[in-house]
Amino acid sequence: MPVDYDSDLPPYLQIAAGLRARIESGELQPGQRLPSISHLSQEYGVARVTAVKALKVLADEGLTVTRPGWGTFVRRSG
Amino acid sequence: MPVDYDSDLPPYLQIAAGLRARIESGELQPGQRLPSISHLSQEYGVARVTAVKALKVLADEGLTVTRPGWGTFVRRSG
DNA sequence: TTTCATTTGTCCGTATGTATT
DNA sequence: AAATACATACGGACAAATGAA
Repeated sequence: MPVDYDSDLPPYLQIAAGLRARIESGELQPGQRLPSISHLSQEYGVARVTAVKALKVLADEGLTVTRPGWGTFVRRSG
Repeated sequence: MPVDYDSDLPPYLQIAAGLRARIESGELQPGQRLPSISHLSQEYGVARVTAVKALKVLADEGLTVTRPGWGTFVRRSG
């Protein structure tokens, strides 16, 4: 599902919201890896840095944990 | 010769330009192997991915042919 | 056959500078 | 001035291909 450029939400917040919903719904389980930055940027048709920002939002919220060289994971016991 | 960070050209294009000049001058002959990615990154003092990009520029131009596990070579009959 | 070093190719998170709005 | 997006670059890590021992 591509981003909606008519929306008030900037793309990186739309992507973050979509991922947050998948985590809170249980589709993405604790410990499970989120889609990679490259995957997200291709899937949503946005630049790499935009996907990076989206993941950073979730990390700042404490929903995810990122490990350099490994990926971004749904936080356990969060 | 390290890259010039004051130049308008980004490092990966500087490296590509240097290699292109060596090919067109005949210093690097058709069929001859170019310096490896690791060699270039050390010689120019840049990251690996930067050397990869430089070599990709030449390959996209049709000047070189890359073969995984073997190296990058000046294209014959190019 | 297995092991090892080398090489290309790719990916991760991160940072900086710049252009656009 | 500020927010957003993109290009470029960094170090580190891993996979796959190749050839030699």
